[in-house]
Amino acid sequence: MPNRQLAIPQQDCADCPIRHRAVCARCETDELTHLESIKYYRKFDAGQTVVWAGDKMDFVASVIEGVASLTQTMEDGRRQMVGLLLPSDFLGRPNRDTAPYDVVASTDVTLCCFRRAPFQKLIAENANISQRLLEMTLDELDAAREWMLLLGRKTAREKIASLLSIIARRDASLKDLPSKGEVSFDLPLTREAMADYLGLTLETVSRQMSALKRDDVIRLEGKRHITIPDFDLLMDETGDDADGGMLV
Amino acid sequence: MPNRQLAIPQQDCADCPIRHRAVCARCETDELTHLESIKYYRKFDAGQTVVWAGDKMDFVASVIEGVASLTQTMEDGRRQMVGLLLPSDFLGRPNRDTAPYDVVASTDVTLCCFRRAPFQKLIAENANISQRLLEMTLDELDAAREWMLLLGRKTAREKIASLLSIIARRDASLKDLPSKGEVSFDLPLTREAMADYLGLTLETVSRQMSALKRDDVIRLEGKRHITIPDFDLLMDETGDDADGGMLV
DNA sequence: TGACTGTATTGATCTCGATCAATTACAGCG
DNA sequence: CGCTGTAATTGATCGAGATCAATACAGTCA
Repeated sequence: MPNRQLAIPQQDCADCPIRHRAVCARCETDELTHLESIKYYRKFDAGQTVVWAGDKMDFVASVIEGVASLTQTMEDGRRQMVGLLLPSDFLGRPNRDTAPYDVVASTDVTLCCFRRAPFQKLIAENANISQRLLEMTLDELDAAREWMLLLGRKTAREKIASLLSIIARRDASLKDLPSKGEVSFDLPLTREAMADYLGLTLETVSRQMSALKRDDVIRLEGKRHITIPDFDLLMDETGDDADGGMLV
Repeated sequence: MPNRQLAIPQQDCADCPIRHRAVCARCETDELTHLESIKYYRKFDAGQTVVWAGDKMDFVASVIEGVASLTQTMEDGRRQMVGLLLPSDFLGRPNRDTAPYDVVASTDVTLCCFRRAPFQKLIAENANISQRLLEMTLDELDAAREWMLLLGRKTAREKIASLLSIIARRDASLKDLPSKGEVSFDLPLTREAMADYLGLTLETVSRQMSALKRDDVIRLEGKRHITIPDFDLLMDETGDDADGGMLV
C-alpha cells in the first residue's frame, strides 16, 4: 500500500503557509512562476458551504489549513460523506466545471485556489503536472476503496475506530509526530459529520464513542479533544490487519 | 455528471476485438505502433483469480470481454467488492507493481495486457496518455463515490435496484441499445458476488430479488437472465434522482 | 444572569438485514 | 437415468443499529 506522506514534497510552495502536495508540488521554477500568477487564497468559516452540488466551479484548490468534506444527498435527505479534505488535499478537477458534491467547511478552512482556465492551460503544457494529478487521484481512489470496505462490512465500533485512526494519522503526520503510543488531537468533525462519514446515525456514533471511552481505548477532554492512550489498542479495534495501509 | 459512454472513442484499436477506451484510445498512429509491440492477450475462466492482493503485477490491462471484480478481504473473511470491471475498463496502474486487491474473473474474461515497463515509458513520453488515464481515473473515483452512497445509505432493495440498473446500462451501451422501456441482459455475477458488491448477505440479495420479481419490477428467466419490463420503474426503486448520472 | 440555540449524551423500543438451517433447482457426469 | 455438487431460494429467529424521545451541556446573546 502506498503511503501518502511519502508523497509530500520537501520543497515548500512559495508563499503557501505550509508545504502542500498539490499542483505546486515538485514544480520547476518556471512553472512555479506560472502558478503564482493565477493563485489566490480564500477562507471559509466552519459550517460554511464552499460550493453546492451542481454549482459552477471556476477554480480548483488545495487545502492549506482546516478540514472540508464532500457530501452527497438523496432527495429524502439521507446524506453520505464521500470525501474528507485535510490539509494538502486537492479539490476540484480539470475538465469539469460543475461540482458533483456539496463541499462544506468542517472547521475554518483556508484554500489556495487556482483559476480554472489558466490552470487547465498549465496542465496541457506540463506533462509532469498531469502525472502528479494522476498520482494524487489514484491515492484518492485507494482511499475511496478502503472507505467502501468500511461502509460495507465494518461494525459501528470498527467504523469509529477506523475514522479516529485515520484522523490521528493525518494529524500526526502534519505535525511530524509518529502515530505510536499516546496520541492526541482535535476532532475536526461534529458527531453528525462523523455519522455521515461512516454511514451511521449520530446517536450510534455517540454511543460507540462512549463505549470506546468506557473501554479506555480513547479519552475525551471536552467534546472534541481526543487522547488515544495506546495507538495499537485503537488499531486492534479497526478490523484492519496490522500492516494494512489505511489511507485517508 | 459525466457520461462514460461519451468517452469511448469511435476509432477501434488495431486488432482488439471491440473498441475500447483504454490506453489505445485516441492515440496517434505512431503511439499505436508502440502499443502493438507491447500488447498481448490473456484469457481467464469464470471464477479464476487473475491476481491475488499483494502479488506482483507485471502488466496493466484493458478488459476486452467478460466481467472481473476487485475485492478486499478482512482477516476474518468479510469481503467487500471495491471495483467491477466491465469491457473497456482498465486494470492496474502505473507506478504500482503490487496488486492492492484480489482480481477475480466473474465470467470468462479476455484481457488486453501491456507489459509494465514499456507501458510506463509510453506514459512518460506521451502527455495525452497520462491525461487519458487521469480522465479515466476520475471517472472511477466518481463511480466509487456513488458506490459509497449506496453502501452507506441505501436500503437492501435500493441497493439491488441500483446494481441492476448499473449493469443494465453498461450492457445496453455496449450493445448500442438505449436503456429505456424493456431491457434485458445476463447477470454476470453470482448472488454471492452481488452481496459482496452491495455490502449484504447472499440471502438478503436472494430475498430482494424475489421481492422485485413479485412486484413485477424485474422478470427472471433461469437464474441469471433478467428482463426489466420498464426501466423507469426500476429507476424509481434505486433512490437516485431522475437525472442523476449513476456511473459504473 | 438567565433565556436561547446548537451539539452531544443517554434511554426505550422497533426494524431491517444477519444468522442459522432446511429445502429446491439445476448443470454436469458417471 | 439417478447421483453429486454448487447455486439459489425460503423459513425462523436474532440482534445491531435506527428511530423516537428526553435530558445535559456549552456558548452566545439580550
